[in-house]
Amino acid sequence: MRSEDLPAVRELGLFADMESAHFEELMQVAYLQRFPPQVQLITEGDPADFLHVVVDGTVELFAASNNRETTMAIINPVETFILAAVLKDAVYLMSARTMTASRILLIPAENIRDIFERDAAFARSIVQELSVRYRDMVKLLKNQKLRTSVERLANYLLHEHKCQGANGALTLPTDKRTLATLLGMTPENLSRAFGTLGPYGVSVEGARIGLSKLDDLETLAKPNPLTDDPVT
Amino acid sequence: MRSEDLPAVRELGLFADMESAHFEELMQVAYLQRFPPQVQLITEGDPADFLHVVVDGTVELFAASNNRETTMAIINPVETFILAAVLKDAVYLMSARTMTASRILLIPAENIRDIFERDAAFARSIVQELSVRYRDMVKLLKNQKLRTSVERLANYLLHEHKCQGANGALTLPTDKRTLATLLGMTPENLSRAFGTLGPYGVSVEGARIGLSKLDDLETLAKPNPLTDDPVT
DNA sequence: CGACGATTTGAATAGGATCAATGGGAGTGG
DNA sequence: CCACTCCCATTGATCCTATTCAAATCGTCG
Repeated sequence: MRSEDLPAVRELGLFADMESAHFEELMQVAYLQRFPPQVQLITEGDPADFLHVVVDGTVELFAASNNRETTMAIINPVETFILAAVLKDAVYLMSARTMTASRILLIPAENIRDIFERDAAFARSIVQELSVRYRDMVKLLKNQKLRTSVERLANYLLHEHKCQGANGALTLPTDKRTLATLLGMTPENLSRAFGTLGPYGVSVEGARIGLSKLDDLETLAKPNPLTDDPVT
Repeated sequence: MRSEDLPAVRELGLFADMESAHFEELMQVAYLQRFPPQVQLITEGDPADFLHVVVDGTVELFAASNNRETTMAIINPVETFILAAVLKDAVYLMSARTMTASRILLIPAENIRDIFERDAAFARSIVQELSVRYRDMVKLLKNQKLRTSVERLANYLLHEHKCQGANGALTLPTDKRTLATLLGMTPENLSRAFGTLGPYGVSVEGARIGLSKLDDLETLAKPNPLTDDPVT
């Protein structure tokens, strides 16, 4: 892989604390691959051969069943995905596809498992990573079961607003179609949800969203750090 | 704690492989406590002080928001819960209450974290456990986002049927009220869902459920090993 | 300019929730 | 033992939320 990308990977929480020799060992068997947009990287049900690291671009995790499909998560650089399947040596529970042109680092699953056994610091990082992922899933499930779609959108907007500088506006990072299924609704319903948020100061111009009545929006959304905040 | 319960705890996947000295170390600081039914054990937002092990009885994990409440999982003996919060030294994302009279083993969080650092086998077990829990959550979210409530009930019945011996009948392990929110619906809706499953061979007599047309029910439910089967 | 896909809007329908009322045990107290 | 009470479960009616189907609009890219 290209040496200029190594530092970014090394700084990833998962790899930051491990022994250098082990990190290099992993990087020697790993390979970095370029993908165009909309390429399916992994498929539900396939065995987990590689840990994937998104070095560049954006990846969508999704799941399908009964002719329905839903977005489970969106992965940005520099982050890994499907760690749990790799560690369990099991099949994928979700599929993945690139949303934009991307570079993905592929690390053979058995090497991950091997070094996990030998490097205590790596093991600790893996546990931290898995815990975070688990807790993220808990939050997603709470979000889905305890809120209506308008509330989910309102909280999503507040969350993005905070992440993007809290200056009264934000830009949607994905097309609305994907955002809709990420939030557990249809694209049509997302449009209408934006409509019903109009009186709460939400204005829409393409991907650019303005929030002019933050207090009103928060009253509606009732954001909850135990459901919305990252990392907590 | 009572010595007759130790073997059951020791056989738990999480503790099975660790060094004996470490296991005993944990058991010495742990204490076993008895709780009557309907006692709240932990509360969302509180710091995670203890890893909980259900030695006897049944525990419900639930979450609340906006005056709504939903069951997230039901924990049976011998299983642990809130491992991720303990490892991250973070606050609970879910609350827990006993459903029946229960005995819970409480292990101080810091001791878990301490021994995790020193015992590689324990670290491995923790990773396996976390991976399983993560994947369970993924399945729950898929179930919730990709299926209607009738489908969720149908799949739940098929799953319980298999677990209980696949002999054409099953007994609901909880009251219907709890089952309803576990499946993401209201009690009224659960009644109606049972009603609509009547033509598919589902008969209801209290907690006793008969399944007389398994093929029809499966056609409706479209069970998916990547959403329904445990452990996979 | 024209075509295509994404988004929005409208109308109809279905899926679920809520509110209200009724039936049905399990447990309690007389 | 029986009446009473309470809570759970069911049923009905209605309302609200969200999906579906259809069509119009918009923007982008060739």
